[in-house]
Amino acid sequence: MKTNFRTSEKELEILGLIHARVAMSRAELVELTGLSAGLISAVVRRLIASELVVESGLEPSKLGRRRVALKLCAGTSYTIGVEIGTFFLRVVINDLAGNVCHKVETRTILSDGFTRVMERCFKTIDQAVSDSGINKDAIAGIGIAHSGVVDSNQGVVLSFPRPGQMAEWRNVALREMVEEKYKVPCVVEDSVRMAALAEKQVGIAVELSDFVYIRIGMGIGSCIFIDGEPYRGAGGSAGEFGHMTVDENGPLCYCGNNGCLSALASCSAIILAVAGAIRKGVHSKIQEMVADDLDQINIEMILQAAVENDSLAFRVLNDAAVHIGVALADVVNLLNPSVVIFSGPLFQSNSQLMLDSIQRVIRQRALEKAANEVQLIVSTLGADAPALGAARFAASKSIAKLYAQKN
Amino acid sequence: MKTNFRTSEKELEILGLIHARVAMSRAELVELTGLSAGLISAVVRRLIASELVVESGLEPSKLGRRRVALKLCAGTSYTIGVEIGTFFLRVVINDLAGNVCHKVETRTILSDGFTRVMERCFKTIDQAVSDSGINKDAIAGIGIAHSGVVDSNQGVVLSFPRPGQMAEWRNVALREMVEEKYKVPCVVEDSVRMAALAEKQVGIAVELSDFVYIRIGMGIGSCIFIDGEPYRGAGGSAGEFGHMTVDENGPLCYCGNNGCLSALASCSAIILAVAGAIRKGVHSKIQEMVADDLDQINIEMILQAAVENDSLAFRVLNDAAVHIGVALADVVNLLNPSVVIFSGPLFQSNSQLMLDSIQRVIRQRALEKAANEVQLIVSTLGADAPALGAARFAASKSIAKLYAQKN
DNA sequence: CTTGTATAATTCACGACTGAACTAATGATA
DNA sequence: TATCATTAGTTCAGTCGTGAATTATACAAG
Repeated sequence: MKTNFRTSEKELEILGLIHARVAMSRAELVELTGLSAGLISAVVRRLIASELVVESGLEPSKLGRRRVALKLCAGTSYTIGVEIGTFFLRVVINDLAGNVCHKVETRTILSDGFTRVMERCFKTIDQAVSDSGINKDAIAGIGIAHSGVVDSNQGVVLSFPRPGQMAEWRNVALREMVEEKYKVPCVVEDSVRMAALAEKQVGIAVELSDFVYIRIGMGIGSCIFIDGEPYRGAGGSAGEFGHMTVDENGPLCYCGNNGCLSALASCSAIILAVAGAIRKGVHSKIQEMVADDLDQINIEMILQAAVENDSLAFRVLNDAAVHIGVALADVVNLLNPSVVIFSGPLFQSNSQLMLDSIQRVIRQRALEKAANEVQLIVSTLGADAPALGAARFAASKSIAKLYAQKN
Repeated sequence: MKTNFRTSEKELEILGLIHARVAMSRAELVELTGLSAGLISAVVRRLIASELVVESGLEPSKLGRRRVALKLCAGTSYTIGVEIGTFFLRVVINDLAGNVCHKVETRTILSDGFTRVMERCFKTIDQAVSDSGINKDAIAGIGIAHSGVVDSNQGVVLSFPRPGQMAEWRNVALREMVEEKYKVPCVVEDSVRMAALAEKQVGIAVELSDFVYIRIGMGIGSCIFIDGEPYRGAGGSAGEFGHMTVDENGPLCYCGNNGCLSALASCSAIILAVAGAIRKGVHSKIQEMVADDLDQINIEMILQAAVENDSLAFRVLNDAAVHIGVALADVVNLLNPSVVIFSGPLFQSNSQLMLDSIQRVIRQRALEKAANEVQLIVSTLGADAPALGAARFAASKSIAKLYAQKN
C-alpha cells in the first residue's frame, strides 16, 4: 500500500500546533498555518477519528459563530519534566492536553556529587509517578532542563554553572542514563531555553514570535526567540547572556573571563555584595532580618529591604540593574527586540524597581530608536517554568510516535 | 478567467532564487526549495517560454550528467545601486543576470550639506547611466545603501553617523526624493546590510544561511544573517554592533553612550589614536609617510607601518582588535555563530594581523564551546559591496513587476 | 421572535504538486 | 569505444490542497 505521507505530515504539523498552544480552534489553525480552511477541516476530522484530538467546548466570541476549541486527548499519554538546578530539583508530570498532573520540588545537594544527585533525582521521579497514580507505561518521554552548558543533540551536560566546584559534572551523558533507566526517549536541554519555551507556549509570550527571554537566578541565562523558535546558533549554545562582558577589568568569572554579567548581577553576586558590605560595617536592616547570620541572606530579603528603603539593599540592587542594563543595551542594539521578558527571583515581586533602573540604562546607552522600541516585561510563570517547558518539549518530541501508533 | 496565482507565486519564487544566486541549475533549485523535480522542471520551462530565464551553459560535474545553469535574461532590465557613505559616493549599474555593467566612485563632500550632496549624487547617477549606454527606460529600480540609521520601511534616513555635524541629515525622505526624480521604485537600506546581502549572494557567504557580517570602516556596523535572511529586528535597526559598550566609562560616542566600540576601534578612532600619539611625541614611521602632515594619515598607511614593525601602528591596531574582540566575544556568546565575516579597509590587506588578535581575545573571553565553533573570515568583495548589494536588492524587488509584465 | 450581519466550519470541483518511472548526459573502467 | 555507475532533467497518473460556495452558529437590533 502506498503511504500517503504528505498528509500525515500535515496531520503531525497540526497535532504539534494544537499541543504547543494547548488549545486551538480550526480558525486559529488556518491563521497560523496559512493553509486553507478546507484542508484544516479535513485534517482535524481525521485526527478526531483517530482519537488523538477532541473538541473541547467553545471559545468566547464578540460576534459570529464561536470557535470550537481543539485539544489533544488527555489521559492516554504523559511526559515528565525535570529541572536540575543549582539549588532545586523540580519534577512535573504533564498530560498532552496541557494539564500539570503532579509536581514536586526538593532541594539539590550538589556537594553530594553527581551520582548521588542523580540517584536522588530518579527517586524523586519515581515517587512523583507513583504519587500521581499514573500508569508507568503511559509515560511517553522525559525532558530534562539542566543549568549550565548542554549539548542538546548529544543529550550531554558539558559543564555545570560552577565547574570549579563541580568537576565531575563535565561531559555527563545524561540522556543515555535516563533512557537506560526509564526506557523512554529523553531530551536534555538548557534550563533557560526550556523556561522560555514554556513562556512561549503557556506564558506571556504566546502571541510573540520574536523576543528575548532573560532569567536571572543564581546564574544568568537567556534565550532568543526568532520566528517562533528558540535560536540555537551553530552549536546549540546561543543565548549566553550571562557571560557578556560588562566590565573588561571586572572580577574574574568562573568561565575564565573578567567582568561577566553573571559575576556582577546574578542573585549570587547580589547576595555576596550585600554580605560583603555588611561585613565591612555598612548598616542594613538585612542584618537584623538574618539575626547576624549572614549566610542566611537570600534574595527575597534584599528585595524586601529595598522596598522598605534600606539603602544598602537599594544600592546593590540598583548596581545590578545598571549592569544588566549595560549588557541588555548591547542586545537591544544588536537585535532590536520588541519585547524582553525577565524571570527569576529578582522579578517575582517588586519587579518594577529593577525594571525601571534597567530601562533607564537602556535609554541612556542604546540607540534611541531601538531603545524606544523595546518593551520590558516580566514572566507570568512561576519557578517551575523550566521543568514545565522540559515536559512540554518532551511531549512535542513524542507526538510523532503517538501519531504513528494510532495509524 | 480564473487566475492561477499559486503557480505564478512559485514562478516568482524560482525567479527570485535564480536572481539571488546569479546562476542556478534545476537540481539546485530542487535542493533549495524542497519542491519536486517535476514541478521545478515545469516552472522553469514556463519561465524560459516567457523569456525571463535562459539556459546558460553547463556546470562542471565530478560524476554524472552536468547541470544546466539558469540565469535571468540580461539586457532587458537594469537596476542602479548607490552607496552614500561618509567619504565616498559609489554607483553601480547591474543587469538582472548578475553582471555589473558600469561603476563609478567619487568622494562625498558632506560639508556641502544634504541638498548639494544629493544634487551631486543625482548627477553621478545620470552620468553613469549615460556612460553605460543603457536606455533610461530599462532602469527598473534604484537601491540606496546609506550609512547611519535608516528606516527601510519608510525609505527614510533617520540619522547620519555623525549627527552632531550633520543635523540636516535627520529624517530625510530619501526614497521619496529618488522616486520623484527617476519615476522608478527605490529602496533605501542600511549600508552594511546591503554589503552583507551582496556577500551572501555573490561573495564568500553564498553557502551560508547563518552568519554575522561586520564592517569596520569610518564607523562600525554589522548584519546578522539568520536562516538566509538579514535579521532586522522589531524596527529594522538590528545589527548595531558598533554601538555595543566595550568600556562603560570610555570616551563619549556621538550616539550619547560612553565607550562604544565605534569610538574605540573604527578606522576614524584608529587614525585619531595614531595622530594623537604622534602629536604627543611618540615616534612612528607614519610621521615620515605623511611628511609631518598628520591630517593625511589614512588606515592603509597604518596597516603598512604595522607590517613593517612600526610599534605605534602595531599597538594601536592591536588595541582596536582587542576592543573588537571584546565586543565580538559577547556576540559569540549570545548567538553562537559558525562564521563571522569581516570587511572594510582594515581587512583589505594584511588582515591576518587583526584576525589573530581578535581570535585570541575571543578564545580568552567567550565560552570555550562557542569560541571553538566560530570561524573568522574576510569578505571577498571589494569596496563596492554596499552599492552592489543595493542594486541587487532593488532588482529583487523589481522582479515581481517584470514578471507581471511578461504574463 | 424575526431579520440582519458577522464569523466558523464544511463541501467540492479543479488546479497544483508529488513520486515513480523514464530518458539524457557524463566520467570511469576496462 | 562499449558498458557501467551516477547524476540531471522530463513525463505523467494520481493525490493534495485550494478557492468559492454553502451551511452552521452566534450576537444585535427592531
